[in-house]
Amino acid sequence: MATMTAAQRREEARTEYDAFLKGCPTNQLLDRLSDKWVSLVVSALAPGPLRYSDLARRLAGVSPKMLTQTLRALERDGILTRTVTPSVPVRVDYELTELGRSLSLLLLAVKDWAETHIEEVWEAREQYDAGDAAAS
Amino acid sequence: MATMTAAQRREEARTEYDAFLKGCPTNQLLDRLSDKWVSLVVSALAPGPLRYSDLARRLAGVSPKMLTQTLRALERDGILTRTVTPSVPVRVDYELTELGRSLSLLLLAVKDWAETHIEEVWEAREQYDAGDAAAS
DNA sequence: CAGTATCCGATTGGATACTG
DNA sequence: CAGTATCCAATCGGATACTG
Repeated sequence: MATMTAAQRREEARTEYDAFLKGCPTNQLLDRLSDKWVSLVVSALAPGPLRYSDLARRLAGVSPKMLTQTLRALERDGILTRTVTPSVPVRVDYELTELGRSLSLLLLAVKDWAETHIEEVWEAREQYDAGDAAAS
Repeated sequence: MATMTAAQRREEARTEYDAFLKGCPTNQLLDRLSDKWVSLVVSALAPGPLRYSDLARRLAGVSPKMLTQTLRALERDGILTRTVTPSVPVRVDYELTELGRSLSLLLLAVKDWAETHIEEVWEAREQYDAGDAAAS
């Protein structure tokens, strides 16, 4: 049992690691923010509630599949509420919860950082690309 | 030209939208943070510089491919520096730049938010799952 | 030690069509 | 209007093997 391949050792490490990540709040949140549509939905809803079709229009080009998937996940996490008005035709409104509004503030912080530092990133890229070519 | 299918209209919207997103700093940053390994590498390097193999050990289970890919991207963006010491065998150190340390502060803010609110998210999930089952 | 190159399985997400 | 269900193409990322 002392003989374990590198792959086996990595596999084991990865398993433990994943388990650790699953329980890590920061990683869970990053997973959410990572989702392209999540941040857009939250931002879109920040000013106030919207209907399903309004959201579809706001998030240009989103497929119904992804929109529904995203909304369900956010509803489950308590980020937003889904309100059905049983008129004809039905009307469904989505609105940020207190938690959701709190999250939108964090997104604002991300936005601030991005706007403050994006220039540096662009400059760094130019330099990297230029230097890379010159180094050959 | 008045006749355009729904798919075509969505496609056009998506194209413009993508172009918009490409130029949006916030979205660029979220794209970065979205990468599972990026935040981990930045966090790992926050205390101080590390060698390639040290990073590989710290980020349990990462494949050389992903590690290199992540490091290259972060180097290009000016988040970290790559220093080669031409000894035998070669030694390569990775260290956060000023920009990288600034980013690590943002990650800390994310961490704070996550730790503060993750309980609410968990509760919301339990309620959602329970309520969902009861509603059937 | 610090990667690079290739293959390939798994996941993602868009298109499309249909339903209450 | 507000979704659901299915199919499928593309992308991602891990395993593996090889190099300076």
